[in-house]
Amino acid sequence: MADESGGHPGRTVGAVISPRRERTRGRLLDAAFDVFARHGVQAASIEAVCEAAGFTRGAFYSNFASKEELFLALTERQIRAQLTALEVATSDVQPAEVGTRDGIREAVRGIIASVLPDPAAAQSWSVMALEFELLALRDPQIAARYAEQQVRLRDELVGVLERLVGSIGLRFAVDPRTAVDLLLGAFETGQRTALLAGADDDRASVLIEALVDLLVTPA
Amino acid sequence: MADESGGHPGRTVGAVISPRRERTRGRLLDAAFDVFARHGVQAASIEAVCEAAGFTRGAFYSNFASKEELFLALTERQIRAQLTALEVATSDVQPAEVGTRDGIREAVRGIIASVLPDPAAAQSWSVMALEFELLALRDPQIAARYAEQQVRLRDELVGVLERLVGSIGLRFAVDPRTAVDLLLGAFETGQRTALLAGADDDRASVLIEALVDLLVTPA
DNA sequence: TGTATCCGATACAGCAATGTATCGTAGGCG
DNA sequence: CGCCTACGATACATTGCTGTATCGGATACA
Repeated sequence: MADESGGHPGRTVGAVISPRRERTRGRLLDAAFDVFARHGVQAASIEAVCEAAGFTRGAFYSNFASKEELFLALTERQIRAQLTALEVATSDVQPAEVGTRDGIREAVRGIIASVLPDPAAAQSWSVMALEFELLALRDPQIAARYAEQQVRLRDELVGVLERLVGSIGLRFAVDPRTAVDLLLGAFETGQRTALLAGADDDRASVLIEALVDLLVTPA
Repeated sequence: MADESGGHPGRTVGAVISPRRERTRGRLLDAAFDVFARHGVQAASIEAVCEAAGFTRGAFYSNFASKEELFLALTERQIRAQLTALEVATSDVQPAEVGTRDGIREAVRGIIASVLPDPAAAQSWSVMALEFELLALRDPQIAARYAEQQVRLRDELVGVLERLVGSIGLRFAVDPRTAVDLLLGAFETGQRTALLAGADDDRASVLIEALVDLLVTPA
């Protein structure tokens, strides 16, 4: 608590983070993603994460103060990846291709989907998102962090989607922020439903398409 | 695994469950709800649950074989309560009172809200729902159980809402099942957002009202 | 009131994970 | 090429939880 220098628990006092250290942290984060997804953040032992990463706990405690801190570093990396993916997906869409109503549906779904990257990893990803929400529901400090990330992401999405829809002379039937919340909610719900039902009937796409039809109207 | 008689781990072989036993189980379930909500299912020790219930672990192992079984009993109790609450909420609504568009919004929101009972316990409830989803995402057996409960609840909701909307000469703009999925998704998302943002700005209501306006159209 | 049985308490052995203190070495710098 | 520091490995003490085996008191029934 008396350490205000940025949060490294290790003995590093100087400013720079060595490349070696960076690699170690990366491997620990990768391993943590797998292990947390498989066993749950709380159930996963630090030991298990280290083993999966090919280290011993010595490495861990040299890089992170606690499992919680490791998890937060992980979410930080995730949100960065999401925002980057969003940018890429946005730049991929050519307004010219979005003329039809089908085009709009497809484009919006693509944009939304871009923030939930690889479908193969959808399961792990959903799990991590849920774990994050759970921790946040219990710990106000984590809640603040979670809220901040959500706001960043949603603001970004509001901008992107409004621009996209507007560029072809349409608009949202409701407050854009509400529209985004509805879309994201529908997507997450649909995805989880599909995952839990076992069947990959892509409930998410169904919901998104229905919603887009309802939400997007002539200006 | 060789026990097909219903699942009591204790020494009870006879058919009847004594009142005493029933009370003990009830207190254990109440305590489990609190402790699980506060610390998480995985992080919570059996010991902690017993202490909260005013028992020792002897009582626990006499009633449940494992923490997982306790949790499943808890969800079973919850779903029953939800379905009951839903019936009550439905019978409370008089079609005559739903004539206006505001009336519809209010009625639908009420119905939806009835399956997420006490707002004071909303936090704990959300936590438990998330925990359940997480366990289901990892364990196919639990997933099946989860899916079954969800289907029960949603089918019920589809029936109720379709009847409600139809009774005043309106209809859903999309497949009713899709409508229900969207509504529930919006509700959960909104509620969690509000909980995590700290502010009780009742985002859920905003989303629900917007959705109802979009979903409910003249027949 | 006496008795049999059910059920929760107690005691115990064992384990897995944690955090720290210390050590050895790899890698960057002169 | 050799030193020195950063960094990860190792060893150790501690802790809290688990599950079982056994015991004693409460409860129901005659």
